[in-house]
Amino acid sequence: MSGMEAQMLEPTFVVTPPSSSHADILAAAARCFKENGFSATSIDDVAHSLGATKGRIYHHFRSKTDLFFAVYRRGMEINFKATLPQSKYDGDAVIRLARMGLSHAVAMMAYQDFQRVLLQGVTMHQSGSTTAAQRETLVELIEIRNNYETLFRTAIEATAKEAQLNLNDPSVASKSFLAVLNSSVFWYTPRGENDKNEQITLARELVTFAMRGLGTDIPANAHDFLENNK
Amino acid sequence: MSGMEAQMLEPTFVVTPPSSSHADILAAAARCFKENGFSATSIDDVAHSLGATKGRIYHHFRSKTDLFFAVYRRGMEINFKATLPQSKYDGDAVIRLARMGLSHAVAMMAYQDFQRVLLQGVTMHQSGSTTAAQRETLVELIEIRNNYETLFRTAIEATAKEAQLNLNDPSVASKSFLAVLNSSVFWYTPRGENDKNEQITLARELVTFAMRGLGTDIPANAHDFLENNK
DNA sequence: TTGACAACCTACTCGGTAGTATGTTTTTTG
DNA sequence: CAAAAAACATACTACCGAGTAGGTTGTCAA
Repeated sequence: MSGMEAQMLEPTFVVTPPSSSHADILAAAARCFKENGFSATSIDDVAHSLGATKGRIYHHFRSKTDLFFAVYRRGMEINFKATLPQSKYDGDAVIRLARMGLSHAVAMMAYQDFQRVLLQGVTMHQSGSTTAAQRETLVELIEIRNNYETLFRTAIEATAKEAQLNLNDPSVASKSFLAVLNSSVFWYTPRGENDKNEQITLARELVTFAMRGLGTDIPANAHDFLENNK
Repeated sequence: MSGMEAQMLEPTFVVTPPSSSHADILAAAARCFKENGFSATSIDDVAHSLGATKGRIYHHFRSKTDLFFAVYRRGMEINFKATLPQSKYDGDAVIRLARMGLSHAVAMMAYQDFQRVLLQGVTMHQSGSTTAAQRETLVELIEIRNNYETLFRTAIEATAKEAQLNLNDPSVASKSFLAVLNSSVFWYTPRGENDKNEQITLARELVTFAMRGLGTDIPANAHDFLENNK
């Protein structure tokens, strides 16, 4: 809470799981939250999906809410790790944006469990959050998410300036852009066979749609950086 | 359950609230479900938001799940009522699609509570649904939703044919198209002042984005039919 | 007027769940 | 190797919330 706001865009906030068990719990929780939602999943559910009991979870997390927040944090961490490097590409703004979109879209499908939690978190806002500390973490998480969206918004505005697009409302444009890329969480489910390629193909289609929505086109060489991932 | 599949696109399934109290409960439930989600909302919450008690609700609905389903049904009813007429416009496919999009987008903002429930319903799928009858209603509701999406998909494919667009994957295109129009539920909140106009403006921007995503443009006269609503 | 029924309310039961307190086992540290 | 601490498991408690049973009030028809 010192001067971390300035570096918020850098992966300073990263809370990479200390132990492996910690990470396992996060993954299991994400799976459960994804399938049944936050309040419909019991701690016992998460524990059982690990072949363990409550004790193990409460040894690592204070409360169910804190567990949720940790999953949320991890989700944002994944997204930043995927997108931040692309956001630093200092060539054409169009290419930069396309790369960011592709990375985000792929991460969206590759880490569905966590991404679903992110969407839930947006909705879950001012409902419960009993503790004062929890409210505090909540606004922090929201801020992180805002920073992430700002990443896209600035890239979009740069693209608009570069390509002479006139966006009536840049905010709405950003929201729409991300809505397209995020949409896969609602209908895509990995089939386990040729996942990576399938995801890249879909990501390309989504980004194409989103870029066209802005009024421009996805550059031909924008997805080069993805190939060597395979 | 006889031959209603053939007429599914017609508002045959409409279950307009018998009593006014019934409708009030639906509205209140939609509000609660929107704010806290399904399983985080108690029947007492809904009752209390009506200044009543559980008894009133259980007199009209068998269970909490049935109440949710009723809200879902009402939501779909709203959407069909808004979009179906536009889907019958027999001029250019582009105009038809644009009109459908505008109607849908406006309905999305004007009936936020119910629309949020629709999105939850998509996710809520095969989780609980204890009763066999409930599972049955669930597949029926999913079918209704599929029919609604098909409405858009056929309109999109007609537009693509008419305007010589080549959509790699019409399915993905449809999903993206609707994702943009639906996105407002995540960030838009009516301010109560000049709502109707604001919503129309936003809807126009969203449809513009979505149509461009497909590779075409929103016709200038597409939104004529909206003006006389004011 | 009286019955009958709809539209509620009140007061309960009871299963499920978050959280805790207290063991038990394994690992680490000195 | 002993002791301490970490990493769990077990066995509780306390509460909340879905569903129910039975009572109460109004309305309407005969």
